[in-house]
Amino acid sequence: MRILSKDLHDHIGKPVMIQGWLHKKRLLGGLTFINVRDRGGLVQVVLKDKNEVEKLRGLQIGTVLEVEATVKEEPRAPGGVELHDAKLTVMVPVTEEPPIEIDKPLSHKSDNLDTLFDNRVIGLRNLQETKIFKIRSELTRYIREYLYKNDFVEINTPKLVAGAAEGGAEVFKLDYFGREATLAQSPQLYKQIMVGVFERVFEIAPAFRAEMSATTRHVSEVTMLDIEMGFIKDHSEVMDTLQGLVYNVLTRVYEEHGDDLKSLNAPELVIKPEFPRFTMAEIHQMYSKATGKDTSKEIDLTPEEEKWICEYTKKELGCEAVFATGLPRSKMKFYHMANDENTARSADLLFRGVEISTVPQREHRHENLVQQMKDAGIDPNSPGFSHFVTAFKHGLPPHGGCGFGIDRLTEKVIGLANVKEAILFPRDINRLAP
RNA sequence: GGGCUCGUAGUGAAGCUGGCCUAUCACGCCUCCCUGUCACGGAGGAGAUCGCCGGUUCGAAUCCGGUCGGGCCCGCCA
Repeated sequence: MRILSKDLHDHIGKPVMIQGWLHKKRLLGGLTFINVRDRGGLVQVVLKDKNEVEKLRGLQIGTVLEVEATVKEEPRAPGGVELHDAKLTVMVPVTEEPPIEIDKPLSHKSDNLDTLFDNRVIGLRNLQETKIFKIRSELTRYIREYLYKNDFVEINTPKLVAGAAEGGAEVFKLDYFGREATLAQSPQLYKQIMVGVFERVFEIAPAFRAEMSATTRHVSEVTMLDIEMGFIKDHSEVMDTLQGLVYNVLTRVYEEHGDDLKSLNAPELVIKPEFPRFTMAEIHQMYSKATGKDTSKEIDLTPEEEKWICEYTKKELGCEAVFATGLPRSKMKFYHMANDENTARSADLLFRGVEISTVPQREHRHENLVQQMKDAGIDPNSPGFSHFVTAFKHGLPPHGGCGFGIDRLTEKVIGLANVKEAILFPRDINRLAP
């Protein structure tokens, strides 16, 4: 029976069989060390028999091996155990040398990202890269667990749609059996419709943005977490939910994967269960006072203010996540609810200097919604929107929600410089493969 | 869409105010030595028409023009 590298402690003194990839060879003459990688990690195998070593001659990193050996406790070995008296069987010989380093950290300098992604298929086997995506996987697991626990139902909505979901971002157009369709840039309308079914829903799925942007923050295919919840008093209730989620997920990933985060040079986490909340007007005032730069005429927060307020709350209040409320009504989308003449019922969640999510209440009153659609130049009877309006005609409670990119979350948690580094096979204006 | 940048072995870098470049170093690869390595160490070796095209020049990796392919910032967006 196959034993995993991480379980070898339970088999000390016993014969075991492991299977994995040759990860590293170190030939010391009469003694050879090899590392074998499986899904549990690495294990060191000691080879003294020249015939066994000879089996690996000419074989490269990536060779798939089966090893039958005895587990020995050995303080000098990484992990405290190693395999002795090994008999090797080559399951898949690899003679091609790897195109990219697999044992030492890969360059993530922006000039080298192209090489990094060109060789992604093999480069992802590099343990530093693997860590990034293990952490990403854990983040989505924590998100799911938290939301399930709070009565949310996970849904899947179509990505081939008839019209643009929310205006704003550019959409990809494609031929759909002779008709024009677009790739969904957000599940926005569908998740609101689903509030009429489950009250609380969420989705983790790709969204497609055809923006001609070439920056460290943009990709054309993003993985979005979208949340929507019904029967709320106002958007502050959604803020509470998002705050609980983000606090839980962040503290948990630092608790359970602190070592990996450290080895990836992730910044320390400074966070409290209650995130500070300021209005944008207050932030303008505080920023202007602290820096002498007058931003009182700005409507939205400037990028510098976003950085500043996160630094400020981190230092002064011990929390690098902060809500900015009072989004100006002029920046409101047609499905948002107005708060008063000047502001929308909405807040931005800022973390480590950037906006990671917008948290609005939706306009759930049919008449108001139709009016706001018309004001935005959208025909409520058009194929992309008529079904959305129908849901409201048949009763949607007050509701609100939010969404954020899993890619950017992973990037920010680890402290990566480019969102693409947090994506297995990133898609941008220049890249469609691998 | 606008601006600014970069392109040298499989990988990462140096050289780039022209000649000492027959292009340097590190990782990786090949051969040999090495019984506790873990970024193993040591000796030797192979591997690059310096993105491509053209120009200037006695001479171009180096200067100029074009071209192709990247990157970063702004706008837009998340």
